[in-house]
Amino acid sequence: MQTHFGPLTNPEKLSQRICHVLEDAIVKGTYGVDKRLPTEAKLCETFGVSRTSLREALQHLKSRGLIESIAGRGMFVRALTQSFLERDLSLFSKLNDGEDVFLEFQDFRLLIEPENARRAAANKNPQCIAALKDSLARMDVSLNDLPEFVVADIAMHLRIAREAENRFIEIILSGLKPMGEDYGRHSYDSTSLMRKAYREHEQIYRAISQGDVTTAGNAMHDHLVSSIEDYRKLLSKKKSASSLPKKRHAIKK
Amino acid sequence: MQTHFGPLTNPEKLSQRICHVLEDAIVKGTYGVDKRLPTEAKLCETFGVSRTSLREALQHLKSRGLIESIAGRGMFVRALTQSFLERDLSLFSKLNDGEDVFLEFQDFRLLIEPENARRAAANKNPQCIAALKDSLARMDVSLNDLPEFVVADIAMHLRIAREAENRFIEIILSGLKPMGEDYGRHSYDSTSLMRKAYREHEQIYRAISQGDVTTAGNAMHDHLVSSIEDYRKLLSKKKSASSLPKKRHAIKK
DNA sequence: TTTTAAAACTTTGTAATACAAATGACAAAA
DNA sequence: TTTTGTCATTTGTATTACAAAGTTTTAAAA
Repeated sequence: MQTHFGPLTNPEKLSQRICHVLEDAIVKGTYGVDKRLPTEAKLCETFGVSRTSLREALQHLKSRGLIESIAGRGMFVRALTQSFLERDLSLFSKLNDGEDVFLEFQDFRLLIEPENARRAAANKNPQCIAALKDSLARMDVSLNDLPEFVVADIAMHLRIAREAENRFIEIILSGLKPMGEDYGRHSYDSTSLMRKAYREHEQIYRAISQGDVTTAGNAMHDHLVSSIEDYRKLLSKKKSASSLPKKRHAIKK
Repeated sequence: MQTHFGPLTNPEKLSQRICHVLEDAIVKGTYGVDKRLPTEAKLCETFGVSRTSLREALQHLKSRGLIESIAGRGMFVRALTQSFLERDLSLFSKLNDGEDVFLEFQDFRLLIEPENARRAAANKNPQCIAALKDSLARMDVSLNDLPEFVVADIAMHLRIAREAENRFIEIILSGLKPMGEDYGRHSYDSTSLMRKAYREHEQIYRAISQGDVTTAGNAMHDHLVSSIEDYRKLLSKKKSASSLPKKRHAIKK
C-alpha cells in the first residue's frame, strides 16, 4: 500500500544554514565588496555555533569566490571574479569530454565564433592582429607537435573572441578552453588535417587583418564546418574499425 | 636601496595542497563516478594531516560538486552536474547586473536565440508547442504583474532554447536566467512595452508551431533587437532625467 | 527456515580547546 | 627618524570527544 507521504526531506546541515544566511547578506550587499566580515569568533557567537561549522560554511563561500580569508587579517567580501566561472566551466570541460559532447561543443562554437571574427575584422585592432600572427607562427612551427599546435590553435580563437568585446562570450569560451584543446587533440589525427587547419586559420587571419568583415565571418564559419565534417568522418572510421573485427571474430568462432 | 628580491610567494595552505591532489585523482579518473572515496580517517593517515585540514579540502571539493558526503556512508565521487554550473552562472548573474552588463547580455542572446527558434520550428515538438502556449497564456494574464510577466517571458525563451538540443546553450541560458529576469524587470517600464513583448512572443510562437523555420528565427531576432532598442531609449531617458536636474540645480546656485 | 528486532560497528557531522603562523599596531631603542 | 622588538588580533592546523546517520551482524521470535 502506498501512502501519500514522501521521504522526509533531509534537514539542512548546520553549515549550510549558516552559509545561506551569509550568502544572502553578501548578495544583498549588506557587506560591500572588499569590506571585512566580522571575525570568526564574533560570527560563532552570533550564530551560536562552533568554529568548526562556521568555518565549513566560510569555506564553501570561499570555494565559490564570494569571500577571501587572509591569515591574521580577516575575511573579505570579494566581487565574484570571472576566473571562478572560468574555473568551473573548465572543470566541466575536463569532466565532460567525449565524442557526442565534442559535436555539441562545435555546434555551439558555430553560433558564436563567426560573429567574433566579423567583429575582429571590423575592429582591425593592431594588437589583436599581431597576436593572431604570432599564433599562426606558433601553429606553423608546431605542425609535428600536436599538443603545442592545438594550444596555438585555440589561443588564436580566443584572441579573436576577445574582439567581440562581450564578457559572456569571453568568459564562456575561455572556460571551455580545455574542451577545445581536447577536441583538437582528438580531431587532428593526421598532419594533413593540421596543415588544412593552418591554411584555414591563415585565411581567417588575412580577412581580419584586411578588415574584411564578411570574408572573416565566412572563413571562420567554413573552418568550423570543415572541422566538424572531418571529425564526423573520423568517428565513423573509428566505429567501423571497432565493429568489423568483432563480427569477423564471431564468424571465425 | 632596492634589492633584487621580490616578495615571497605565499606558500599554499595545507588544505589547498590536499585538494589539488584529490582533484587531480578525481579528474584523472582514479576514482570512477559514484565510487566511494577512502574514509576521512584513512585519508588523514595517508596524507598525514589532521581531520580539520582534510575536511576543509573535502569541503572545497563538495562546494564545486565533485564529491558528495553522506553521513554514515562515506564520500562519493559525483559527475559534475550541470546544476552546479548553473548555480555559479546564476550567482554571477545576481552579482553582475547593471546597465552595461544588460546590453552585453542581450547582445549575447542575439547570437544564440534566433537559431534556437529556428530549431524549435524545425522540431515542431508538440510538448514544446504546448509549453509555449502555456507561457503565452501566463504572460497574457500577468500584463499587470511585472515580476510574474517576466518569469513567463524568460520561461518561454528557455523552453525554446531546449529545442536546440545543445547542452551548452541550455546550461548557459538557464544559468543566466536570473539576469534575464532582472533585465526584464528593468526594461519593461510600461504596460505598452509589455503588450508589445507579448505580441512579439505570439509571433514567435505562431512561427514555431507552424514549423516556419525562417520566420521563427526572424521573429526572435526582431524581438530581441526591439527590446534592446527600447532599453537603450529607456537608458538615455533616465540619463537625461538624472543629469538635467543637476544642471538646473547648479545654475540656481 | 524466514522474518524481525536489537545491538554493534562504521562513517560523517558538530563541538570544544589549544597552539601555530601571519599580520598590524605600537612602544622601545638606536 | 628609523629600526627593532613586543604584543594583541585573527586565521590556520591539530587533537579529542561525542552525536547522528547508515550498515552489518547477531540473535530472538515466528
